[in-house]
Amino acid sequence: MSSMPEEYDPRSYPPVAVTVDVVALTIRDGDLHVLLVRRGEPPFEGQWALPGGFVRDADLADAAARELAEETGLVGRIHLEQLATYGAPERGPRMRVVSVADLAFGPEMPDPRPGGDAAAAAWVRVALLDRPGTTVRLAFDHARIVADGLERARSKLEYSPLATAFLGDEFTIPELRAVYEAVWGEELHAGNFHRKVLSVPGFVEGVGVTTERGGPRGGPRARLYRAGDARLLHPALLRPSREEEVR
Amino acid sequence: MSSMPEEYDPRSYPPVAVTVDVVALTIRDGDLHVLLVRRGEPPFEGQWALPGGFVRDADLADAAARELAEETGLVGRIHLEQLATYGAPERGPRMRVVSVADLAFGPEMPDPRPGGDAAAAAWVRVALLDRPGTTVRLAFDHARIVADGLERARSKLEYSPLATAFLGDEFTIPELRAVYEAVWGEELHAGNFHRKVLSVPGFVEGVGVTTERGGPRGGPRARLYRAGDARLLHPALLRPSREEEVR
DNA sequence: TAAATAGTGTCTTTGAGACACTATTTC
DNA sequence: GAAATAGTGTCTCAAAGACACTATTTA
Repeated sequence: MSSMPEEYDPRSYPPVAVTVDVVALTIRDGDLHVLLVRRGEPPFEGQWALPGGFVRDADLADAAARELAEETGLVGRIHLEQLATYGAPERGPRMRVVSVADLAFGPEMPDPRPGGDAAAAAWVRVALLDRPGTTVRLAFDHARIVADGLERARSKLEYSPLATAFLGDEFTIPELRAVYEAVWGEELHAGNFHRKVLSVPGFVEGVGVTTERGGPRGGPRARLYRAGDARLLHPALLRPSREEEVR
Repeated sequence: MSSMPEEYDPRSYPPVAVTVDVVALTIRDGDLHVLLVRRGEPPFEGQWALPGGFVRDADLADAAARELAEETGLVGRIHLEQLATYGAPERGPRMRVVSVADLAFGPEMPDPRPGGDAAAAAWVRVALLDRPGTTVRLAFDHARIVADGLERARSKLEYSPLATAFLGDEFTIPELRAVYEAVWGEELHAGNFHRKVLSVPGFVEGVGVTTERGGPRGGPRARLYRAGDARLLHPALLRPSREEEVR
């Protein structure tokens, strides 16, 4: 152990700044989007980055919730969990920065207004980030953080009921399927998905009514459901294409 | 965002100390143990705590590896992953402390020598921590961190081949089963476990020889295996008793 | 009326777990 | 020889996925 100090005097240590960054995900027009801000100040001024800022007073979870609220306006109804902490020394140009990243899932929201000192804020399709020659380059190590967040989100949908966090209070099974398809990036078999969701205890509970209208291109009305009381899906809903990543 | 500062001047912020704490797990005499140190300095002087210390120079992962090496002497052969970051303001009595916790799995090791300023270091049965009226009370929020680490370890054994990190280079299927039983805290069916492990592609690969002797109380020699190249178990090895925690 | 889609039925294959059994080894 | 245990065989049941089909709705 690198010797605990006799006194808890922070000034005897190299300066450390702790920031909170949020990977906020939502689904718009059937595609998965992440919330980004355009930085209004150096370093990386003018580049896209995750919303975040220095932690001052609050608890870490509160700090993340506050960052998110400042950009989206939404407060409740958003799932927030810690993702990981990134502490590579070269992270900030000027000083040692440790960044605690959080992951958020929320239902479709209006366009964000830039909060704090961001020059702009927008929901950006995650598909635009994966591509190599894309115009959206992220500041710091935020591309890595987003990638970690996406992998966590994809895996979380397998064994937790958190897909419902992307939807409103009441939703249909096809809407829930659209969430899985957007996050996983693959099409699912409608019939099997439907039966599977209903077979998992506590995943969803029926409301008893249907939608007012059928789908925009035809089809019967769908029944409405609410999130159930399960915290874990058992058995889990596994991604179809898992074979490749095994090795 | 809580307004990014014009200058990256740490002194304009409340002092933050970043520590690294390690939940190191191993198996001794068939039981899961966690590495603890007895604190030689205030705060919480004389109490048991996780090994750890302030982060100064290195990368976060390096810092955790160094803490671990100082107590156990072992360097390679240990699996290390980030667990979570704990930042409740009341964590340290004197100042704001953010603690990055790591989780480590290693094979059976000799008794630790106290490193740094710990008064003592020991492998402690995790069963002694779960109990309410136990003598082992942990400093800070380390009881919570250990609980989170145990849950992560139990879940990690389900879908990753990391149980092999608790064993030597070569091991038998019954030894691997003993790891699962120690971490999960339940007995597994020997025959079904054996067949299951061999059926998961890339989990283990046969060495071609057997142990020199049979079990201490009789039984045939067991074949030896090495860890395979799988990074994910597919299909996974699920814990038998998952039903209770679902809600 | 044509196309789309919610929801159900059914069949096949895979995997999990229970149980039984043989072979091998130690004390 | 008695007890323990590695490893295999086999059976049953649950679950995943493919496919087919009906009913309902929109344009």
